[in-house]
Amino acid sequence: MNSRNPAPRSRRERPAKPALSYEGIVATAVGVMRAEGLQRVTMRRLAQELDTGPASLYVYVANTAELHAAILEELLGAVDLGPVSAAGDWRDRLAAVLGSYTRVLFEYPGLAHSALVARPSGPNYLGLVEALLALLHEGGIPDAQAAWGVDVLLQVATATAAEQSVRDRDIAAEDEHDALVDALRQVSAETYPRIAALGADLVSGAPEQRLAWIFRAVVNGVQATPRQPD
Amino acid sequence: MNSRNPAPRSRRERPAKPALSYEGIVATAVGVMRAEGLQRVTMRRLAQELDTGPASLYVYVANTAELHAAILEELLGAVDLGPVSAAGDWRDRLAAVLGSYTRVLFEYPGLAHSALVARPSGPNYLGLVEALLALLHEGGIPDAQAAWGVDVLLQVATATAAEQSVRDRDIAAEDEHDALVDALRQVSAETYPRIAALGADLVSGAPEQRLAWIFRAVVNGVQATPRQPD
DNA sequence: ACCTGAACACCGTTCAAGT
DNA sequence: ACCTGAACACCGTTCAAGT
Repeated sequence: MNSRNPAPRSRRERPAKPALSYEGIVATAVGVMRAEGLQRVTMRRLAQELDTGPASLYVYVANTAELHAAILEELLGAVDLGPVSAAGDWRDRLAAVLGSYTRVLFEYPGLAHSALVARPSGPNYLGLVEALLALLHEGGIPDAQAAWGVDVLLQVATATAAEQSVRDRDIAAEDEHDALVDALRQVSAETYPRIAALGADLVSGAPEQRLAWIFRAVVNGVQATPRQPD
Repeated sequence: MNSRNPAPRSRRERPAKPALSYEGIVATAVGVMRAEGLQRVTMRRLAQELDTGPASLYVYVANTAELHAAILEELLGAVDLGPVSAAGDWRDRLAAVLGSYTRVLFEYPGLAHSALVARPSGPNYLGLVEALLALLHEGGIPDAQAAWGVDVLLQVATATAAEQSVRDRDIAAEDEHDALVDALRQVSAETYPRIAALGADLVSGAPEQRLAWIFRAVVNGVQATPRQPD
């Protein structure tokens, strides 16, 4: 027994409190998120789960935002990037990857919302970016356009997932959305002629259909829009 | 003096506490936001400002999200929708309206972030949607595409403003971004060939340039992408 | 109907003090 | 170096009671 490694407690006592570590904290955070949603992943809640005080976590994590980014990076591991070598149309495969990303975000309440601001920089996030860039490259999109386009694609996917998922779990958000739908329907044709003309079409369509169209439209735009117009 | 209208206090006393009202609450909220940012617009802070307890506000406002949506709707009044009758290319005018929207969001810390989830349905928001639809109509974009496209345009504008504005005021967010930039630069060319090939271009460009390109690309995509492909 | 005090159930973060 | 207790400075929301 050396003094660096304190004597293990007798087996009889309840499970030894494991030493804190970045990995352990993130794993616990993911667990709490799966069970209770991201809004419950707080420094205090995590400290409680790890049987310590919140101050102890600050040795490993700088702040709550960093913690949320770490969770996102971790869960991004579940995104299906598709087979490494080509099979099928690159557009379809691009849509599939983005669809998988959206579904992962959608699966966990609050995750999409956090993805809107968090900037992970781990291997799972980089892998996703790489996969999208490879597909755009395969489609012959010029590099300069692909570089900026990948951001837009992730942005619309994330924003759509956030919007949809907040509406699904939050009654207040649903009410707000219903108010908007109502407002759009009852609008005066004199003041808002185009809204009145388009009517229900403004909020029509199943989320998946809308999102599929959005992906196609953005890809087409990225493809057709040079970076230095003259 | 009637009993419905309690006797006014003598002029000598400090300014009479004005009666609460939805408008008064929203106006105070906008004031606090201008002075201290949206993160300070809390039920408790507002109650303090209005010289009452937080519970009193719940007579007029259902929850904090509704309050934030009301602030957004109010500040959207500052968006420049351009002249009513045509002058200049519709694409340029569309970009100008979206640019003005982005600048308004950007002006107030936290506002863009709230716009990502809030769904206002007041006249200022409707006016913005109407203006964008009118310009897309003028450009000959089919109604079905314009109806869904306007959402995408507002989404990318909002998400870009949120990203940029969070980075400008939040040191932690800036660190996170720097970590990402570093990670992108130092990536292994074997594991992430496309990221390595594109390198700095992934994060290049002034925000305005990027955003201007994004608007052009999305408009082009919306224009070129029919809703029912076969 | 409107307003309030008080309470319930939480937050993030810092810091001096301990091991 | 790592961990902790305690504190500081806050949150949203509800509800019984008052006017």
